[in-house]
Amino acid sequence: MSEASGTTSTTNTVQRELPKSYDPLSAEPRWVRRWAEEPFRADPHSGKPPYTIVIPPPNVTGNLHLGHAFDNTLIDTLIRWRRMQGYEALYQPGMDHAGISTQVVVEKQLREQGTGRHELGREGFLERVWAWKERSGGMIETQLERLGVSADWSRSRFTMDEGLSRAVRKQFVDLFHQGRIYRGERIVNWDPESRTTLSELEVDREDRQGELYTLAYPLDGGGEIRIATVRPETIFADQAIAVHPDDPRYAPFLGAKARIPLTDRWVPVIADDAVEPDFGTGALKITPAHDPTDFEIGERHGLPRPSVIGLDARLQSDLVPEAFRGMDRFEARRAVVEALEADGSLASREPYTVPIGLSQRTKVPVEPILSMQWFYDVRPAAKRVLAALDAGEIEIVPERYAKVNRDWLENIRPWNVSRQLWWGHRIPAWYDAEGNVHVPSPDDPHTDPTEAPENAGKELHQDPDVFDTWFSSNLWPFSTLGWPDVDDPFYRRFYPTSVLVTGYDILFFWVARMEMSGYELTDRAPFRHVMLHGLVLDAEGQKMSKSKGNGVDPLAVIERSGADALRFAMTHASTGGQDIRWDDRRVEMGRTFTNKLWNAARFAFMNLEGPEDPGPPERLADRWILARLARALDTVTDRLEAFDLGAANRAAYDFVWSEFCDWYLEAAKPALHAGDARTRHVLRSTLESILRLLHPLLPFVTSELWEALGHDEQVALAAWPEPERDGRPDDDAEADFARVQAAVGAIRVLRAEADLPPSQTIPVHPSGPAAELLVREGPVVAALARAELLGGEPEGAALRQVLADAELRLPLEGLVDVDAWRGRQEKRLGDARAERDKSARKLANDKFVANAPEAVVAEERRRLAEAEALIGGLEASLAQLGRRSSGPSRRAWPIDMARSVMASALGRYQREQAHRAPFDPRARSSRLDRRCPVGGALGRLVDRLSRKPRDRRGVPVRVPRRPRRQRRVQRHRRGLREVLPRRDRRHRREPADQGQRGRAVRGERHRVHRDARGRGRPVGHGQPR
RNA sequence: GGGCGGUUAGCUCAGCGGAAGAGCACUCGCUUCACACGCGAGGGGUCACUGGUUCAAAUCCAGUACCGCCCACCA
Repeated sequence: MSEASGTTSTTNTVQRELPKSYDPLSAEPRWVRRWAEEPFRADPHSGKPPYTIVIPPPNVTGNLHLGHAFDNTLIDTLIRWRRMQGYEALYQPGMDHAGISTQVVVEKQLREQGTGRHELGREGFLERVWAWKERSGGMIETQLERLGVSADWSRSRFTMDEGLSRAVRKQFVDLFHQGRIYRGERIVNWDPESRTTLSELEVDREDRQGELYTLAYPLDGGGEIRIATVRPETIFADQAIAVHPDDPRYAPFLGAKARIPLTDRWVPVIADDAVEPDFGTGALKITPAHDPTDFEIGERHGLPRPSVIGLDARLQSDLVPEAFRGMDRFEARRAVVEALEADGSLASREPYTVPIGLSQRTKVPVEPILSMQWFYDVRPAAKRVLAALDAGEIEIVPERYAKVNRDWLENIRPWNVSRQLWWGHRIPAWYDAEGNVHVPSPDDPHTDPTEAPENAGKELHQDPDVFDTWFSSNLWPFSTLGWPDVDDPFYRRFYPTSVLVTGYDILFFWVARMEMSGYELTDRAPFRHVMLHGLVLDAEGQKMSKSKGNGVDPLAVIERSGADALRFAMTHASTGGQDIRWDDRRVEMGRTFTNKLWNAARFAFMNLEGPEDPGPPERLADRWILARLARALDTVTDRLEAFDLGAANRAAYDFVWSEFCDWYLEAAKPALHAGDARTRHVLRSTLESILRLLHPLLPFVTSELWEALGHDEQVALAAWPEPERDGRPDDDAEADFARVQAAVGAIRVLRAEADLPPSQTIPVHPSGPAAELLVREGPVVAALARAELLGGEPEGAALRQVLADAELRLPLEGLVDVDAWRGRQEKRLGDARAERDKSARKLANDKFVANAPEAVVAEERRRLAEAEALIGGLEASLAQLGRRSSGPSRRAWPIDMARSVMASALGRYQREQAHRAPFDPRARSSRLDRRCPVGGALGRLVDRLSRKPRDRRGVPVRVPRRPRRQRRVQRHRRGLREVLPRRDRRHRREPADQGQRGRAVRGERHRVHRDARGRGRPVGHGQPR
């Protein structure tokens, strides 16, 4: 784009002087508005390859939580990336009516208003729910927009929209006529609180402390038979006693009759394989109406199945002795046990851990009851999905979930799809006076049977129940795209979807059911890939939940640090479906990164005045950064393709910060100051590539900067950068620049070790094979290391830094602590010798040379040579330094010990202090404030000891490390770790609110900072054009 | 009962066959003309444990311990 003259773009950048730091809170809302006004519309006729992701529909009345933020960040990152790659990307948004949870919430509101759903009646109640939906309904979408989600909002769907309701009806009617959905009386999970049935998935298993009772049933032939039960209150519904057919103990009693205690009823002793002879007494009471196993046994033996527990979970029926009727099930248990005891029928009772089913929603123990419900036999569909999975039609990442998915499908049972709720899709089944079922014809599923001519004059009433919520969300990938209208252009173009992104916690609820309905109704997999991510846990590693109140509000995070920072935290933590423990520091990383990027761009803007030359770059730094860019682009794209967003994030972060900012911007300064038009172009093009590369991860700041760069079209619509086109692979440049980096590093060490002020330019004499290169790159080295590279030999004594292919000498000038320097070099020499020995040993091993790949062996040889060169240089360097002077170092020993002890005490104090009360971080140098228990004179002592140790003359001294002491301390720590249970350790070290406090402290500082710089300065960005 | 994940620097986590990494925290030095939300230099790890495979193991295999999650109709 940039011409040699380059004046077009430079004019703009001159005008836009950016503020010194990035303020996401002023920039982001502008883009939120823009993307709301010009949504990312997907066009089914564009001819571009489609790329589709459907949102996991949030509850229509819900609020954004971190789970949503996670889903949507990942999805939007993929969508933005693919869009830039040239796909017609559709992010299909929408919401779920979430039957039971919404109804529960609205009922609660009604209760608070002193009324209830039965008072309002069905219609009145539904009006209230719809009204509430209208009011609070779109909230979550607004919140998603604030996250920067680039969905096609014009296509938002709701599971109870007309179109989607048609899809639900079509599903029911077709499957009914295929005999796959039927009505029947089965044992179902009853939630006595919300008064509806639940599917298996909506029941949580939990172990409760209870009792196992052994009851004696008298036999008609005399004697008794003993059975074990945890639910004595159900004995009144007993229909038999069952034993294992091969159990010799009970063989004589088969066919006998046993009397149910507290009653006159006699039931037969029967044999059934399902009985476990080793459990309890080996005999089992059969209560078909109140236990699934018993139901099956009862069915095999044709037993009647009377029920003694009502929908209110109270005992009822004539079978129940009058004394217990009307009692709550748990109350009844106590009373029955008491009566059994009095009666002498209770042979024994012992403490026992009882597995109990709890309603996920209401936490009330569910009651297995016998009830007439609608069932969907999903087994054939599951079989089909299993075959498709075998054929590789759906790939799940991480792969380990494929097995979980399979296992569930293999053991699936019919799904109870009817719910005794009002909020939901009403079941399109009608009953006449004779009890016949009328369901719409498959040819015309949308006409009610009441309209059908053959039913004229009949009195039909519709089933009062509604469908399970998941009976509509299982259609989501195609119902949102127009199905059952198979000619809908969106359905034709964007279905099947590309990838489904969601948390593994709804693998069964949602993902598996979509797989089944996809094959069942559209004959295809609804998605090619499934990307399952982990759960967001709180800082203690516990699941976040409303009841625990340990949730983090994503909007609060956005308000504080910006949506980019939150998104950064989410993608950064996305690795291999692992759960992520919430950690504010990840958000902080994102925030500082956006600021870093902002300032890198700011620097670029300051240096982009003037012509640009897009010709091939000649300067080493320019060639180097383009080579590194090519690699980064390659890696990031590769990681995105593998759904490894965490690695993509890290690769981009490292490249931008550690290479572009830390090295390139510094290395480019001399050329830029000299007005080099090619470097200027490399700077611009690299920055632009970076903005495009980062856009899916940080959509806001990149949009802002891209615009500031003078582009009319937003970066979201720019092309994804390509390694070959936007970068420029160049191995030689990488190798040479690595030499420069090594030299710069060495000079920096020289400076630090020699205690020379950073502001002072130091003279350095290079020699060796790389010397020529270094001299040629002299200005770059100077910019990076503040050193002047000189030819010839230094006069007098010099410090030497020895590198693999160069040696650097710094004239001593009497400023240097020679002993410290020597210690340092001796350490390096020791390391180098160890490395040499290690390599030599490896290479002396014939098996290694014979078996290891050629490249590995060659690398080992290179290392050996390098180590030897290093050793030679270091030995010469040390010889030149002369012998160690005797003196202060030994005296410094005790002081060093004291420093160490006090410093660790101080560190502990600070850690504790950090979560107790915010202290002023600006007072960094006087960290020992008045609150410090070791303050005052002692504090001053620590402060003094904490400084670099000096001898009597005030000259810094080198002190020996504490070799043994330290190791012992570590061993002690490790010991502690083993003794203490994990959780205790955590609590000891990191009280819950530590992160919060730390944040408050930092926030404080930022505010101060912003106030200080904001005064009187015009806002250079954030204004609409 | 079955299955899965985790155990790596003080903290939160990457890495998952070729010489231990990041961010934060810590130490020292810097208002160096993009950035103190920063720059430079450092310290800190028998990669839970025990065996095995391999020329080579944090990484693969077997087992142990602890933490966590999912599934499961022995009443």
